Amino acid sequence: MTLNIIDIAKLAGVSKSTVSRYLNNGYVGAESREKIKKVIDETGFMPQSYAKSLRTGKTNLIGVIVPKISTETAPRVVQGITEVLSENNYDVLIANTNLSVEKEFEYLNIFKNNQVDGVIFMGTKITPKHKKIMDKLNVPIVVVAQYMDNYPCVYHDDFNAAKYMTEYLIGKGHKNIGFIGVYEEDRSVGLERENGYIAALKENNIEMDIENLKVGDFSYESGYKLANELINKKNTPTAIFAVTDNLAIAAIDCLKDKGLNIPKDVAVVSIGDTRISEVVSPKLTTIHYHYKTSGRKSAEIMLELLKSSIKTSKTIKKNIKLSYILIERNSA
Amino acid sequence: MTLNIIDIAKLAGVSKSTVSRYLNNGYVGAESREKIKKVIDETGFMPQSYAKSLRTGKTNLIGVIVPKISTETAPRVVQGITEVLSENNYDVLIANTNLSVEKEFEYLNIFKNNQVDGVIFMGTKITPKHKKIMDKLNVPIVVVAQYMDNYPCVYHDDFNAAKYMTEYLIGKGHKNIGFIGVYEEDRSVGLERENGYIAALKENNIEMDIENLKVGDFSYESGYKLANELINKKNTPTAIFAVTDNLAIAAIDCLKDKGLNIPKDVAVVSIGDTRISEVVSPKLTTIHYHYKTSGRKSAEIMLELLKSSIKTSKTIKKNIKLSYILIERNSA
DNA sequence: TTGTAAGCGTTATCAC
DNA sequence: GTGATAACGCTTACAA
Repeated sequence: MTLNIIDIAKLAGVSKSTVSRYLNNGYVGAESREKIKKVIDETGFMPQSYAKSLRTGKTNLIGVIVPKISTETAPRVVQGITEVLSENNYDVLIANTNLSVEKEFEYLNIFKNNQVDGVIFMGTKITPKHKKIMDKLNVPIVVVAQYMDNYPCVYHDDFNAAKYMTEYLIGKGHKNIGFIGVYEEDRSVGLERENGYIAALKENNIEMDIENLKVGDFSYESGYKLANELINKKNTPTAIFAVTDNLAIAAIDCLKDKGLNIPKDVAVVSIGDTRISEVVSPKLTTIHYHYKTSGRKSAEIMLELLKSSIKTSKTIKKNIKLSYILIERNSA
Repeated sequence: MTLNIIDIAKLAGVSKSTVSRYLNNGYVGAESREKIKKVIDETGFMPQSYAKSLRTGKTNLIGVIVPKISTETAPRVVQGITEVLSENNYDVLIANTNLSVEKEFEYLNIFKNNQVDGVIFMGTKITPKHKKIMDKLNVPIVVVAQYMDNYPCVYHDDFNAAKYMTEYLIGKGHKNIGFIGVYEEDRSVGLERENGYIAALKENNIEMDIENLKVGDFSYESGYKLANELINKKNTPTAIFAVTDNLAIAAIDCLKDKGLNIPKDVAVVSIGDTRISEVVSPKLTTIHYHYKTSGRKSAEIMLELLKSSIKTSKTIKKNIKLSYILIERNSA
């Protein structure tokens, strides 16, 4: 019922190889070309991609594993990925793991040997088991939004962004700076940003008050609670650096609830530049990351790997560290 | 180099048909089963999906066409879709059209006869050309976030949501209500919401001031400009209903710039319940839509269609109109 | 420049 | 319960 290449060949009065050639390389005589074109235009024929894949071993599909699609950052990365991939005739297979590490393993395994020509992995953390599975994959992998040894990756410069932001605060005269972070298992947001904060203090010869360093999770509640601890300690900080906009919003709410003025009494800054950061009052001074660009870059690396017909990207140490922009608004 | 079913068969000392049966229905004797299981566990073998597709004519892939993945609503819908589909062993092929209608046509055509077992279409508007292409598709289609004749669809009750919100304002004593809308080509946000507003006034015997009805586009700038027009007209409205949170935020900013108090001088409400609506000051009274649910529902309908092995969903008039919740906050 | 034929890895039919 | 074997629709040597 649905046409195949043989039907087209018959209708055009040529052999199926000629039609195939027309569809691909295009080593076809003028009149055959004409006849085939006509038939294809009339019928709207499109070759079945899986039959083609079976023969060629390529699927023209790139698997993209995302931790959770319904966030603000993941879609931006995916946006970048789809933009460059679709320009290059690749389609994107989305695997939404919903923050389940098990699902990450599962999808990596599904993509193994199979189904896709390459995998772009956007995870929250990378464990030894991740590495083990990835090492067995025989399609190229690119890691995005996360640093990883031995694999090509594109990520954001969390350490320096946090350091820079802390120095910005120091430059404004703050010496007593509270920090609201998250657990260190999250390398980018947890570990790197905390290290950046610590490094800035150290380099500026500011002794760190250990009470100023608070760590929780990503929730609004955590941000509020930690901000509260910060202002109730003996030396209330004059500035608070929260590692995400969401945590900063929570801190702002907490400060407001206590009757504190921002930024006069306490300055608040963060990293993210999400939509809410420009709507909250006062508008948040924050750091912008180039998420869409990271998506684009990771796709570009993938295309390169694909072109060089590399079967695995293990030990390819190409990695791109993207920079950041400080967005100065009214909260500091 | 990468194993196939024949290799597994040899290793297990059975025929490939037996291995295939093991992989599928499972009509296999105990000892064969045991041997095969062992080999597969050791090798981590997974059958190539495209070879399977070639034979069975099924891909276990659902194409999802989204207007733009880097927004707040689309990912929520996709979230719902991926949740139910992945539970049912389907993968999702994302086609991000970036608001290009041409791309929508292109992807619909790519999906034609091909590549996917079904298409979930999330478009902004549906033209006759859309219909024409869809009619030719021979896989089932489900339309999400948009009403469409003759195709199964799940959408949000824009008309009644807007009517309800307007009535809420009326209930608060407002009679002079400004409206900030968008062009009617967007059926859901433009046409339906405007009609809901008009219907509420009519039913409550409030004569509509045509100057109160402003229409622009989705941009912040448009919202600001129209709000400005509204407060500069002779009878400044006591309330403004903007059709999206973003437009409402713009209106709020405009009112604040003019020194007006919200909600005392002018109330502001909208539809969306996006993240910014709970962060802006005052917090926005708005309407929540069940986007994730609409994604889930559309996926469920798709699964049903797939099960009934229907080749096209044309003329299947199943449609689901989802309800809404008024979120009462501080702006009205 | 074109056609013939083999083969990609699976499932389904049928006979044993 | 199991194993040959044909078939799915395409690409690609190779021959003509």
